[in-house]
Amino acid sequence: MDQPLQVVVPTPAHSTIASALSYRSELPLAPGSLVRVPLGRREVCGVVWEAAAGGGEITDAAAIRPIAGVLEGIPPLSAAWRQLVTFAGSYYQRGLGEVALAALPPQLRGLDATQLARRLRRVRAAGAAAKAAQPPDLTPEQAQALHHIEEEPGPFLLFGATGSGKTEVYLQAVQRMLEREPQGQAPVLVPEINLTPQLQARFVERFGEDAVVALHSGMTNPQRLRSWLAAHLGQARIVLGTRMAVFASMPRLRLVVVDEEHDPSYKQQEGARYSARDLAVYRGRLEGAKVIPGSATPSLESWHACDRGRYRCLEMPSRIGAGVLPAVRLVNMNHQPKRALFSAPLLAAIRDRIARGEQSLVFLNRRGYAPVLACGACDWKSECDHCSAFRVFHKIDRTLRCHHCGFTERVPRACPKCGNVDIAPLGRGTERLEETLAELLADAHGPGGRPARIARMDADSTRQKGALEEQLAQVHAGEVDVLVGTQMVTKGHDFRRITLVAAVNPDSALFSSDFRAPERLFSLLMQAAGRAGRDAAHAAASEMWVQTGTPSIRCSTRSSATTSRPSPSSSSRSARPPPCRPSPTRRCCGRKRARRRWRRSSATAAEAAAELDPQGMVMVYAPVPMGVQRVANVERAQLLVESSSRPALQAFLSARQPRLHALRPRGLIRWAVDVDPLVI
DNA sequence: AGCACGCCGACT
DNA sequence: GTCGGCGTGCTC
Repeated sequence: MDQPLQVVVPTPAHSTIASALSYRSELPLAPGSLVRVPLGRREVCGVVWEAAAGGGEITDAAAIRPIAGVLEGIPPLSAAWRQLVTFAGSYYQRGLGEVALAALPPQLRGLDATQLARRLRRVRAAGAAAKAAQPPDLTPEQAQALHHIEEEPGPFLLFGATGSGKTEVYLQAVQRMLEREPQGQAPVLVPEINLTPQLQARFVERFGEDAVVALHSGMTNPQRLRSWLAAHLGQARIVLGTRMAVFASMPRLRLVVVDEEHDPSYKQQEGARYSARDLAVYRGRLEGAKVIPGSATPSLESWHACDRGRYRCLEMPSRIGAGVLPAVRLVNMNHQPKRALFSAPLLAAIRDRIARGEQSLVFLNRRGYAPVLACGACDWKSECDHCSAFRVFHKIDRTLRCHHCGFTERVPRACPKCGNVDIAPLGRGTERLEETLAELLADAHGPGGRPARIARMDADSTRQKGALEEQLAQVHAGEVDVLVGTQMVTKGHDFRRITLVAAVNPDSALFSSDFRAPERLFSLLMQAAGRAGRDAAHAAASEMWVQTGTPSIRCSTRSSATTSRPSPSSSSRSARPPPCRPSPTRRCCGRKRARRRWRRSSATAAEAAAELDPQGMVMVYAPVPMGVQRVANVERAQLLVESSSRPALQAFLSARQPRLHALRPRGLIRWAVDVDPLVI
């Protein structure tokens, strides 16, 4: 008699299959086993789940099909892993199978038994014990932080200034864990792939090549499978990766590090919209592992968690070496000539650095030449045909490019509307900044009388494979005097020779309805500032310049630089409570005539709220168009659902999902639930 | 999501 | 007469 089996399969949220499907197998299989099963006409990979989670009542016993095969040699995924997936699925309102399969390496599906066996053999052969190199001495602050991590349960918010040596604390926390338990494992999460090489180098240097594996979306499928297997088989001690690494299968997980925990890229923005930082904390609690989120500019949520005693805050305000953050120089742009891009004192300071052979970094968070191209005679502007946004002028290849949908055209010679040839760029991006700076510094000379060298680094200049590494190498080698860049350059790079960082036009980031905009800007500025003076010899002379016409930036930046406690956090904490009230959003996309339906949708949502939530604990707001209303000809709107009670909210959303499925609107309309959205 | 089935326009 | 467009429906 065949064994009944509950199997979760990759069915997206749009599907009506909510949970596990029933199959049968000749041999009993433990929950967590990986299987191949028939689904409709195709064969998919699935995970055996406990019967309880299935609930899939079999109406017709004959409808149960046998599984197609087992992925031999792969140990079952642990109960803790399945619990993590179950939690993520229900919390973020997505199907179990979708979350489970998205967390597994895609190549698992494509391999036959022999290929898989070979991979497994190779990974098992590579395994070796971690050999820890001699760690450097700790500063008193680092030692203190580490002491708390050793003695207390956590989670710990490691609040350390840029350059305070957070990485060393992570390294030694991992090292001590491994001393206690040589077979222990630790995921180390980082926000983006371009941070990984440097951090990976430090972990490899400390623990050896075989102990560390990487896991991020930039890897090829075979590489990802290899890393995943190394973690799953317990060979890898450290898994260094982006948000996806929070789902890595690690049978002996003992410690979780979340570096730069405030970084928005920890929030997945499609599929299951999870927060890797929040899941890391959940997973740590689940598996009895300590969790260390760290940042120089912690998120509002983390401050709130500290205030409520949920995180232990460990402060490391001092920088290693000269021990000072760069001096902050504020230029009130209201006192500068109108339309001046660089104030005279900033320009003089940059010239000064060039003359001394030091480097400057000019930060502007907007790529391209100009964000808009406009006609001087009529009201034409470079709008995108498919999105409610302007296309950005890229002078380098004379194109207008939409940064939302990618729609690209050559720049018209004359205004497409009135034929006027006088069309001009409005505003400035990094390309134009680089150009302007080249003009302004044409007569500037470095040591020995050589002309100043200006370089630009942004998503455009680093698109080609290897370009990022090459540009970084140039900067490190001192072949660049002034580096112009977007936020890309503010993250993690250890530029030793930069002694001046300037934010030329940060104010524009504040013209947004996003309540997190000031916070995010502050974080960017702090990180940018952290690029300066990383070399002890120059630290005392390094400066962070902020040109601004907005008083709030002025005072927040000033106070934070002197007190090290980021005052914008504390001030916005008091001014505006963090989103402690759970506030999921239903994002709704549809084609042009979808708007009427949004209104109807909100009406039904309000009715549903009245019905599903008689105590009135859930608040449903009217739908509003999203920041960019139309992207690639899809109209977008969102509807906010809010409650002070997390359970009431979860119950409402769960009850609401099947109703939405049942609505079956005609025409193309899609929706997604985003729990704890980053932007409201 | 895939991948079928199914019913109406331009081609060998 | 067929190839093929994507509208609707199902997957244990």
